[in-house]
This record gives sequence, C-alpha cells and structure tokens, in this order.
Amino acid sequence: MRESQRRPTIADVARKAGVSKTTVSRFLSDQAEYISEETYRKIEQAIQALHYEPSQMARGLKAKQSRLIGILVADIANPFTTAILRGAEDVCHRHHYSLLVCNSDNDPIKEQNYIRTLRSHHIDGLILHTTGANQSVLLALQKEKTPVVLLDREVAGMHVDLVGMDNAQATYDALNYLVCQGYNSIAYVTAPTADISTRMERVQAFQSFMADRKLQHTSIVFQIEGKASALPDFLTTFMEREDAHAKAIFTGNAVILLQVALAMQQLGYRVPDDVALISFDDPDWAQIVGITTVSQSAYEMGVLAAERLVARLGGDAGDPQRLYVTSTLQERDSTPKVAKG
Amino acid sequence: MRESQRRPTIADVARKAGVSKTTVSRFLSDQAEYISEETYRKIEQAIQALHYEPSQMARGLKAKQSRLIGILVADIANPFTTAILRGAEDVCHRHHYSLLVCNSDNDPIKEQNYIRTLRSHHIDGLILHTTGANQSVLLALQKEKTPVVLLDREVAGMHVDLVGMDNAQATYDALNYLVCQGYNSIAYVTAPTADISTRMERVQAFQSFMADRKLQHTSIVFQIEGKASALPDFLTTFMEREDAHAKAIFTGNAVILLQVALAMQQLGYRVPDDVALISFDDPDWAQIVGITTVSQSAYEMGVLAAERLVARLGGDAGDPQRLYVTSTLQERDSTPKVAKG
DNA sequence: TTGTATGCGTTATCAT
DNA sequence: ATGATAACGCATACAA
Repeated sequence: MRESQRRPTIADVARKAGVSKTTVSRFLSDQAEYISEETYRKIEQAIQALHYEPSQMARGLKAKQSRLIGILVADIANPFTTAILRGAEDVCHRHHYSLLVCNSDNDPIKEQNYIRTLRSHHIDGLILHTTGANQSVLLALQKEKTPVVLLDREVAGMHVDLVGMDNAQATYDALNYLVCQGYNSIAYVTAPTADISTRMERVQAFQSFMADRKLQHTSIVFQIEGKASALPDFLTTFMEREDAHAKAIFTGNAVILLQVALAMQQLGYRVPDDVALISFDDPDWAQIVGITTVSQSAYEMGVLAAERLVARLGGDAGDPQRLYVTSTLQERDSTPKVAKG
Repeated sequence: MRESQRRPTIADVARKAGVSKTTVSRFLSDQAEYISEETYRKIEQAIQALHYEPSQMARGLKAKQSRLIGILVADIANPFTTAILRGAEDVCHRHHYSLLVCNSDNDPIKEQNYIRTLRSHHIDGLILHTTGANQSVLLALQKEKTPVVLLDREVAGMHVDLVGMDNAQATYDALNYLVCQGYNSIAYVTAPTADISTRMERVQAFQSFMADRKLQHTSIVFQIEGKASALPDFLTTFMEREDAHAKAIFTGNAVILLQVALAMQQLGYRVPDDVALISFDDPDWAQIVGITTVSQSAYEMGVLAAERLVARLGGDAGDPQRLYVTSTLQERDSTPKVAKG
C-alpha cells in the first residue's frame, strides 16, 4: 500500500518522469522551449499523477518573495473595510498574489504584533489601514524595501503611497449641504480620534467650518469612548437643548451611524421629524432606511491600493503617490429641507 | 554606509553576537536553559539591534508547517461571512496562526484555483465555505493530512468536521411562526441552490412544511438568477395574486433580503402593511428597519470552526464532528399578527 | 536538450 | 554550554 501522507516534491516528479529535478524545474518555469516533446509529456503526466503543486515556501526561500500581500485593517466588521477587502482581493488574485488578512481591532498593540507576524511571513507588500501609532515597527519593513501602501489613514513621518479621500473637502460639502437645507445646530459624533488622521481631519474641518459660519455655539463634537458609552446621555442633552435652529446629527462612520440610529430609536426620537441624520460611509442599508450619506467608494480604494502595491512590486520606484477617491453626497430622506420659520 | 536592504538572518545575528547559528536558534526556541547568561544577553542585543525576525518560510520548510490557515469563503461581501471571518481570526490569532483569506465569489472554478493556491502555500489547515462542487481537488489536501473544516455547507462525500446549523429545523420554526401569526401565503426567495447544501435543505424544508400544512398552492419558491433578475416581476405577480390569506416573503439570506427590500420599496409596496417580511441571517441593520430574522450566530460559527481546526492541528485524530449552532428567531415589526378575517 | 552542484534561512543531529 | 554540518524543496550557474 502506497504511503500517501507526504506531499510530493519536485524530486518525486523527477523520479517518476525519469528525468532530473532541473528539467522538472524548467518545465515549471515555462521554459518549455528547451525541453523535448517526449520529456515534456512525461513530466506532465507525472505531475498529474502525483497531484504535484510546487511549494511556495521553498520557492520563496530562493527567490526571496512569497507572493503574499499583507492587509492589516483596523476593523474587519466595518462594511467600509469589507468593501476595501473585496477590492484588494480582486486585484491581488488577478496578479497571483494571496492576501494575508489581519484585524488590529483599532488596537496599536495588536497592530504592532501583526506587523511582526507579517514580516516573519515575508510578505512582499503591505496594505495598511493603520491605528496610526506604529511608525517605528514599520521602519524595519521599509528598510528591507517592502512596499507599503497606506489606506485611508496617515502614519506620521511615513512617506509612502497613500489611497484616501479629501476629508476636509468632504466634510465641508456635507456641512454646506446641511446648512443649505436649513440645519444650523449640528452635532458631529465620531469614534475616538486618537492617532487616526482621517478622524482628526474631519473634526478639524467641522470646527473650522462652524467657526467660519459663526455657528460654534450651536454645534458640538462628541467622541464615543469604548463600548458602554455616554452616547444616550449626549443625544438626550443635544435633543432637549433649546435651539433657534433645526437640529442635525452627523456621524463619522457607518458603525457610529448604527449606534446613533439605534440609540435614537430607543430614546424615542424620530428621524427626520425630530432631527436630521447624515453620515460618512454608505453602507448598503442606508438606501433602505433612507439616510443621506457621504459615500466614499471603499471598493475602489481597495482596488487602487492593491494596484499601487502591485506596481511597486513590479519595480515602480517613483515618488510616493497620493491617490484620492472622490466622495459623493447620497441625498436621501433623512435630511429634508427645513421650512424657514 | 551600511547596506540595510537585506533582511537580517540568523547568521547575521550569530555573527554580531559572536556565537554560532545553533546557539541563536536555541535562543529562539526558548531553550534558554542551555545558554549562559552572558551569551543570552549578547544574542538578545544583537536581535534588537538588527530588528531580526525569524523567517517563517525557512522555518516552515524544515518543520513542514506554515502556521498559515486558509479560509475560503463564498462571498466576502456578505455580512454573514464577515462575522465568520472575525470569529475565525480571533481564534487563529490567539493560537499564532495567520489567516489566508480567499473569496470564491460562489464560483466553483475560482474556488478550485484557490484551493490549489492555498495548497502551494502549504497551509496547515483549511476552513471552507464551499460552492460544493470541488470534491476532487480537496482529495489532494486530505491525502496529505491537511485538516479541513467545512463551514455551513457540505461537500458531497467529504467526511470531515463541519460547523453549521440545523437548517430544516430553523426553516420549520420560522414558517411555523409565520403561520401562527396568520400568514398562509408565503414566498421563499433564495439565491441559486446549485450545489449548495444549506440552500437546498432550506428549500426542501419549505416545501415539505407547506405540503404538511396543505399550503402548496398558496406558497411558492423563487430562485434569483444572476444579477439582472426577474425579481421585480416575480414580486409583482406574487403581490397582485388574489389570495384568501395574508402574504409573507421569506428571504434566504441577508443579501437577498436587501434586494427584496429594495425592490419592494421601488415597486411601492409597504412592509408590513402590504406584506410581511422575514429573513435568514441577522445583519445589524435588521434591528433598525425592524425586520424579523432567523439569526444564526456567524461569529460563533467562525470561532467553532477555527477551534476545531486548531484542535486537529494539535493532534486530535477523533472521528469527524458535526457542530451545530442554534438559530434564534428575532421577532420584530415586519411580521405582525394578522387579525383573523 | 539535459544534468550536477550549490545555496536560500532555519532546525536537528551529532560532536566537543 | 556551544559549534559544525546536513537537510528541508526549489531554482540557478555551470557543465556536458
């Protein structure tokens, strides 16, 4: 009885085909020109019979490349992330790279561990949706010329390709729209900004817009901390505040949007009767519920990031590029025009 | 100027520390007992200074294991999949495995290619959410004793661990609930069943339930084909049909639910005024919209599958196990009790 | 057109 | 307590 435990190696194929390992290797590298018909056929058969598949590990050890691309994301449960993943996966698959997916959970420590792990797996490149706090570990990667593409968020001091969005502009556009619709009392609800560049940019844009329009005193920024947050309290306070103007809530991403929508529902406030609602990200259900959103094409971001990386892996040594996808305002029922009082 | 391109190897560390590779290797394998304090310190410093990280490729080549676990899913955009991914990722990370994530897009060809790729990367184990049509390729994996855990769906003829749900029971429960609420004219809308065991089980359960209750003639199964489907036509026909009973639509997963909800909205039908709505899966937004669902804990499925795999990798050679998560009916506004007429 | 020998980074065996 | 050496599966420089 044949012992079929061990994976067949190139040596097994060579033996079965009655040729040398070198010849089999040539076959595998598509250097068929130097192989006789007869030999070619024999090798082909041996491979078939043994179900042989070259070991990427052994290959990589020689070639110093793994055909593995790491993608380290901050929150795998976020639909924004999922869409990115899908875009990146499509491109990588097309170029015969596989994706090593890691989830930092927005935790810098976990992120750091993962960067180490990815490095140990000898990834050819990294797509990084960062927590923002790990410049130092990334240095090692850069020294070894492992290309890194930043997704959405900046890492201070890292000059590499980045695929993102003009957050200030998108924030202005959304706020401008809200004001035009008649909302002057606006709350911006964001996840903790911490070291995350995009969140900070949006908050800053919010504040500077409000200052410009002399609306500082009717507008407010609220940062959600941890799981059991003070969100309901904040919302109640905001809603009960006496205001001369119509109220609107602007959420920083789809996860926050969900939390806010749920909390409002539980508190008994109606959208858009009691308050308007607008959000960054455009989860598929926003369409059903009818929520106005600032949509950034996450799928396209994933595609662009992966393509940038593949270009680097193909030898592109140009200056770091900054690619911005455009954001689109998806106008829906949650932000109706307010009748002037 | 130091040439810092090349990744430092164990040899570099040995040289810098003034010891042999073997000693460094001992240090790395936690065999510190056999190392003098002095040497230990020197090695530690050298590693720090060089930012050395052992190569998983080289290790794997010797040890015949990669610490890579493949997870091949059918639709990465489905929130059900995302939750599974998250569960699996948590467990794998805890056990120092990394996840190679592949998306077959419900395409058997793509699935087959991916199985090959994963094999070439020498994955230690595979979590498979299958299209159902690739028994033969999986054989090669099994021969090499690479453990496979099936997720949600069966592969004909493969006797391996499976983490799933009792689909017949869940379908019965949901239908029983609908009938109790007063709905006797029920449409089940499913994605193409093809070779996908769970979808077939659900359809069969639906049909057998309807036969039991003598409701064959007021109930119907509709299968969505491709993108540009005949869904709106079907819905219109179903809605316009003269029926003695209240109507309900039962969707086979969250993706279909979204399509149906959108189509109904566009056609101008109201839920639950014109028709009740219930669905398999429990996407987070079902809560907001108020849709009754049959929730299967996808996160837990991911966890269980990964744990099963880790157990196998740890040497568990017992008989294949079948693990079933329980489903829960999440009762919401989309299925109100019908006043008897 | 084909084969031999060497090395990739690591661990394991056997010495010392 | 430490080191020399072979081997893992493959690709490549060099021979034939």
